[in-house]
Formats: sequence, C-alpha cells, structure tokens
Amino acid sequence: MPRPRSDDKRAAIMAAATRIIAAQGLGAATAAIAKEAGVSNGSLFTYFDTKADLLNQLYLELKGEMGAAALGGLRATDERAQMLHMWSRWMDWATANPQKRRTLAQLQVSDQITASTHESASHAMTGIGGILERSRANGPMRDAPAALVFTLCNALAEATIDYIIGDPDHADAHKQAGFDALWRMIG
Amino acid sequence: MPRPRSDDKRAAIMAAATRIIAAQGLGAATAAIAKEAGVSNGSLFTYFDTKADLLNQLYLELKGEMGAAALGGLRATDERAQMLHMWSRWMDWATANPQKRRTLAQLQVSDQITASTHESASHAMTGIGGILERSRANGPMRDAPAALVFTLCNALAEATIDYIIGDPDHADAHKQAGFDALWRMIG
Amino acid sequence: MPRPRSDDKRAAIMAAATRIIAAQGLGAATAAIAKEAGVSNGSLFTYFDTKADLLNQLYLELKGEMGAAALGGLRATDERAQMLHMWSRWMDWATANPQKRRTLAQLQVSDQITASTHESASHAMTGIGGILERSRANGPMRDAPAALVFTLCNALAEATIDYIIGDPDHADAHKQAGFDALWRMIG
Amino acid sequence: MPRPRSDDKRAAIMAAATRIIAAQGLGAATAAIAKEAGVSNGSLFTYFDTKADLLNQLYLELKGEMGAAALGGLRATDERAQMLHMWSRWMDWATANPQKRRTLAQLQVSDQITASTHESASHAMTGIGGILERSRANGPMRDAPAALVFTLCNALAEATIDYIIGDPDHADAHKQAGFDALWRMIG
DNA sequence: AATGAATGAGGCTTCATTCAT
DNA sequence: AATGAATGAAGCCTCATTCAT
Repeated sequence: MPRPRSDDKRAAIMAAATRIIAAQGLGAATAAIAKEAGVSNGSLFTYFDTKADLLNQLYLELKGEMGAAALGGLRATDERAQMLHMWSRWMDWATANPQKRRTLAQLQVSDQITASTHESASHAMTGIGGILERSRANGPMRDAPAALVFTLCNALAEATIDYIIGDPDHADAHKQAGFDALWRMIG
Repeated sequence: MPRPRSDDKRAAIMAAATRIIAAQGLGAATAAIAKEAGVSNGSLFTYFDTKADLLNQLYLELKGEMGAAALGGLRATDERAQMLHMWSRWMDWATANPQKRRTLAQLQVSDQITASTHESASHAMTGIGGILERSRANGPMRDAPAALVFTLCNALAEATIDYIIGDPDHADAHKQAGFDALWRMIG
Repeated sequence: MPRPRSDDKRAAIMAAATRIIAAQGLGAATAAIAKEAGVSNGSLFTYFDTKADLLNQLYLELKGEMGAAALGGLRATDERAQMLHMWSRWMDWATANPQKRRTLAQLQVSDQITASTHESASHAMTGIGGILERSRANGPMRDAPAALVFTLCNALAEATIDYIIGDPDHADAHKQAGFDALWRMIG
Repeated sequence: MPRPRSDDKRAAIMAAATRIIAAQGLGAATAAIAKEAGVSNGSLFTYFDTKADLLNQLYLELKGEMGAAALGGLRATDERAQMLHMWSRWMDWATANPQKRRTLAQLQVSDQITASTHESASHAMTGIGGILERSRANGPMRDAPAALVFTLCNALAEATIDYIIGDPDHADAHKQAGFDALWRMIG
C-alpha cells in the first residue's frame, strides 16, 4: 500500500479516533471512527492497514504530543524549577485535553499495542527522563534503577491528573500537592 | 430438589475468566471462558446474567481478595511497621498472582465496570485506607484530601508491582525502594 | 411418560400459557409459561412432551371451550332464533375472554398445530355446524359445499369479534350488524 | 463510486423471504433467507436494519401487490360488475401466488408488524374500500360503520381464498359462491 | 484514491429439553 | 413427581476487512 497523499485525512481519522475511543472505548467500530472523520468506511484502510495499526499510531502520536507539551517552554534553571515547570505543563495538557488523555489511558493498557510501539513511545519521554535523572541525582533515589523511578513518577502524575479531572475546581492545589509529593520522593 | 447451584462451578468460571482475560484481554469470548471452566456455553449464564455481570463480579472478587491479602496478619505496631507490612503483603500477592493482577488491571480501566461496582470495590480498600490515614496524620500530606493521598499511594503500589513483575529477580529491592519512596511522600 | 396426577397443575399451565401467549406471542419461552403457572421449568415437560404438544392441546381446549360456550343454553326454537342465540353467545364469550381469543387466533395460524389437531378441533364445532346446516337448508347457499359455508360463517364471526374488541362501546350494535349480514348471506 | 446498492438484491431478499417464510413460518432464520437469496449472511443487514424491519417491509410490499392486483384493469361499469371484477382478480392473485398469500397471512397476525406499518398497509386497500363504499351505498349495510363492512368483506375474501386453495379444482365455482354471498350481504 | 456495499466469521444470549437430586 | 441446573444448538446481529465501481 503506497503512502496516501492527504495528511489532512489521516489527521482527521486520528482525531476522530481519539474522540470516539474516549467516548466508546477501544471496542469502537472502525466504521464509527471513519464516519466521525467524515471519511468513508473503506478509506480508513488506505491510511491504516489494520485497526491495530491505527491504534498503535494513535498511541504514538498522543504520547508524543503529551511529551512535547510537558517539555515546551523549558528554560535553563535549577532542577526543581524545571521539574515543576514540566509537571505543571503536563497537568495542564491533560486537563485541557481530557479526551486525548482518556484515550491514551485506554491505549496504554491495551494488548493491541505492540511491545515495539511501547518502546518507541518511551522515546517521547526521553526529555522528561533527562530532567528526572538530574532531579534525582542527589536525592534519596539516586541509586534506584532509572526505570523504576520513572515508572513511579509517571504513576504519580497519572494519579494526580485523574484526581484533578475528578475535582477540577481545585486543580492548582492538587497540582501542587502532587508535585510536592513527587519532590519529597525523589528530590 | 434439583441439583443445587454449585459454588464450585461459579468459582471455576471466575478462575477461568481470570486466566483467559489475563491471556486474551477483556475481549475474550464467553465461550472461551466457559470451556476453560469445563462448563457448557449456556451454563455460564445461569451463574452470571451477562458478560458484563461476570466482569463486575470478578472485579469485586479480585479487588476484595487483594485488599484482604494486604491486610492479613496485621499486628498492632507503629504506623510505619504496619504500613510496611501491608505494602509487603500487597506486593507479594501481586507477584504471586500475576494473572489475577493483570486481569484486575484490565477491569480497573474497563468501561464495563459500573460506577456502583467501583464504589463497592472501594470498600474493600477501607482497611488499607485506615492505615494510610494514620500513617500520614503527622506527615507532610496531613492536610491533603484523603482521596488524593489514597490515589497517589495506590499508583505507587501499582507502579512498583509492574516494575517488580518486569524484573522479578530483584523483587525485594524494588519492593523496598517503592516503600521508601512512599514513606518519604507521606510519612 | 405416565399420565401425571395433578390435573390442577395441568390446568394451571394451560391457563398460564393462554395469558403469556396472549401477551408475548407464540415465541414465548416455556420457562415463562412455567413461571406464570407457578410450576418449575422442568415440570412443564412432565405434563406436555413438547412445546408443540402443549400448543396443540391448548388449541384443542380453547376451541372446545369456545364451541361449548356458543352452544350453551340452546333451546328448541326456529333456526333463526337458534342461530342468533349461538352467535350472541359466541360474541359474548370472545369479548369476555380476550386473552383466550387472542391466543386462539395465534394458534389457528401457527404451523405448530398439526393437521390432525385441526381435524379434532373441528369436531368441537360440530354442534355449530348442525345449526348452520339447518339454517341454510332453505336459503341461497343450500347447494354450496358445507365446508365453504362454514368457513365463511366462521370468518364473519371472527371479523365481527375483532371489530367489537376494537370498539367495545357499541358491542351490541356490531353484534347485531354482523348477525344480520350473516343471515342475509345464508338464511 | 462504490458498487451501488442493488435493487435486484433487495428484491431477491424479499422474494427469498416470501418463499422461506411460506415454508417455515416467521421463525425462519435470517441466515436461511440470505442463503435462499444468494446473498451473504451480513448483506441482508445492509438492506434491512433488522429482521423485524424486513418483515414490515415485506408486509407492505405484499399487501400493496395484492391491492394493486385486485384493482388492475378496472373499468367504469356499475358497482356490482366492478365489485365482481375486483373480487375475481383478488382470488386469482391469491391462487396464483400461494406463497405470497401464505406469508402475507402470517405477517398479518404477527406482533412484529408495527401499528404504523398496519396503517400504511391499509392505504393499499383504499381503492378497494372505495368500490366497497359505492357498492353498499344502497344496500342493507348502508348505515353500518365502514370499517366493519370492510372487515367483514375482507374476512369473506380470505375465507374464500383459503377454501379455494384447499380445493383448487372447483376454484371458479367457489369464487362465484363467495361473491354471491358477499353481494347478498352488502349489495 | 475514494466509496460504501459485500463478506462471513464470530460474539452474546436465549431456549427447548434433559438430568441429577 | 418435582425441581431447577445443565446442555448446546441456533439465532440475530456486529464488524474488520476486501472488492467492485
């Protein structure tokens, strides 16, 4: 299958998938996604070989977007400030894009996502990982495996986001509380 | 008097569902579950009204079992010791029952699980919550919302478990590292 | 299968079947009928070998009851008076027992009812047939085949009943109009 | 431009349904209908949303065809001649299309047919109703409700058809006998 | 390339009937 | 005899994917 031309259409399908999956879960029919994208049933399969393929690419894209959002506007300050900045951006992106967040969460645990996709996705987090490494370099977790620290940090972020989404009126307070907890953990 | 409804059979179906879902995901066919349970296709539906019903009950059971495991053998010592004991038990259960853990994780994010089921399930965590409350009573998070603290703690546990499962050779070290992180966060 | 003893239970099942089929159609589950009869699932099959068997017996019973109702209280008067009396009783039974009527109508067209059952049922109509024969003996249809006359008469009755049920406030007028039409046809 | 939805295929499904239902009753499986139509299992559902939908459309079509058949070739003569012509056509259609007739009869009493479908179908009978109205305008049923008259007439027709189908060798005689009875009733 | 009809393999669930108790 | 659990064959419908146009 040759690379089809219209990137717009591809993007439309991705966006539609995000919306539909957020609403209906991963069981959503490809036909529903195509319709939401304003594209025909069959066209979807000229852009993605397979439903699983679509899912994997969507995962990569969302994860990448999230990572980029977290890292945007970073300036050269001390570790704590950088970390806080990143944390804040991360929370902001998640609360501003609840559908993307929700879909991403579903994809994360889906068995349709390949191991290799998971690995690629982790690259999107490299930047975050770097900051994290520097942040913990002199803290109590300095000797723990990097991946464990990263996993813990990620879990904290996800939990905080979940909590914020459930109680958006106190978003800032929760955001701060989450960060403080994080920093106590690693800083 | 007819053949009475057998608790064994119900349990067999639950166990089979755990195994099959761990292997195939929530999309697993009821027929596959029935077969694995050594029960006929239709019998499954005399024990559970619906596939969703089975899933909800399974969620409740697994969550309950996990909560009970975490709380078993608790003795009246200081908070840190209690918390550590609980943490340890929790990790042990999870690593000893990877399929249950995996299935539980899938159920947790499934949109088939009712809000009311989620609520019931949270009761299984009450005991854990109590210890957690006492543990943080004099710590840095003493003023944070209980639910947020709980969410963070849970996330830390899940992340640690995930990590342990991925690298079981150093289970004890990771378990300890996770707990230290937790304690720094709340203790 | 030996004839089971409790005629009460048999009757209860019949009555339940009448009610359930009136409400749900012939597709009604045997389990639903059993439940309505206050009898267990499996008991139904000690009274009737098969669902089709139940249906056939029910057909026979309802048809017989209807025939008997039509013929009750007949006195030796002239043909027209007898016919009118019968017609009136027939309509009355049908309007007083709408569920039986409705179920009977469904059974009449069902392909589950055997040819031999249909034949047996026709015996229940023998009495009616006799009166009909005498009524038409000197009328315009005196030379038509008896069965055709009977069929036409029956159709007229059914149609009139249908109409009465749909507009019960003018039952008597419709009853009379139907009879007059009948008498013009055969009398 | 995709393969357009084929009217032929739709018609084939309708025809197949007529045949299969005539033979097996309304319980016939959609798969059987699809197979008889030479169409895939799932294709049936691109032409009809639901089995009930198919049934309703089939009812409409058959009823319409029957009504049209009855009214074909009508000329401006007196009422009795028109009525006879119509009656004759009606009988002819029914005897020439026994499967359609049989299926139509099943549908007529099925609870799958919507009230609104029944109403639409009655429009197909409007023409017949008109002739009937003129026919009875000076007869003994001139003051009876139109619907009742129609119901009776219809019942007579159905009964006559049933009888003819059961004894096709004397079709013409029965046809005439039925009509004479009708005319005595209303003319 | 785009469209949407066509395909047919399953999936969930129902149900008549049988069977252990 | 009575009960209701057990069985497994269908049945309706959905859906990813293919294909004719």
